Amino acid sequence: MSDDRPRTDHAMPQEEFILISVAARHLGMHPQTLRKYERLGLVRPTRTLGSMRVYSHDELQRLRVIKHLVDEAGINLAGVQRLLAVADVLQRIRPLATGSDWSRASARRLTQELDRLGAMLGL
Amino acid sequence: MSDDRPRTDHAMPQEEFILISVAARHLGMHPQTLRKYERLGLVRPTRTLGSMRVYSHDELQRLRVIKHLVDEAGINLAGVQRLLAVADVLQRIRPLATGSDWSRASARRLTQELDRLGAMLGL
DNA sequence: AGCACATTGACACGGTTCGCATCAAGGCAT
DNA sequence: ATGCCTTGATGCGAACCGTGTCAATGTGCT
Repeated sequence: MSDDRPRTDHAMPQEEFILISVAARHLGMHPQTLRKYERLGLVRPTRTLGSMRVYSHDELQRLRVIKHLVDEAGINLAGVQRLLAVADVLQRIRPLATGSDWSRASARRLTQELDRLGAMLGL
Repeated sequence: MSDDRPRTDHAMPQEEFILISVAARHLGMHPQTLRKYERLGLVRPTRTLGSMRVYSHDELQRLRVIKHLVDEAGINLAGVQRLLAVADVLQRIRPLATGSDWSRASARRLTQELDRLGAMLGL
């Protein structure tokens, strides 16, 4: 549980404080769009002491996924929200299938989460 | 006030010819909406010889799911399309988890389909 | 401190999507 | 043939989304 980040001696270009303007420019989006996405709960950037939004790299990747779903696939924000919820559950149950522990408990857990996924789709 | 219901008293007829007006009234939708849904590939009713749409009970259930996703959740038709595709894959891989054959082949198949699901979500 | 610039939230304006209504042309059963 | 229904196409009003603009506040530099 030590530092999971790479050894940033000093030359790493990892800007830890990504403000909304640089994030928007880097993603090709409007800052207002990012604000609305947070307002809808699609992303959750941290806040500095002065209530300014700070985006992490994981959230940038999440925003890239959102942009793809909206621009390329033409999916609604409500649909993106539901799809991301499905993706979260999927990410959680993936190690249950790839894991080497083939106990009945994990299998039962897997079935349970799969049914939970079905509930998200109106089944 | 004429009885427009089929006269099959003694058994539940699985092969009813549900035309578009009956289906729309039973679902609380407009016939034009059902036509547009077929045009977008969301449902695929069979056709009679005169090119009239015939809906099965499975398609009625599918339309119920679509109506719920659109009306209650406010999801786009493109989002509904993607969610239904995810649901189809989910229905297919569910017996792989509940089945009692705990071979490595089925486990590998399960992981494969899970990754395929992830690709549908832009991961 | 002051000054310049970025960020905040709120509002409004085009463009698009959706369901619904309407229409003429043709199918089906009485 | 006479009604009723289905078909495809078109258009309209409402809602959604991205974007621009605005005043107020935060932030960094001199």
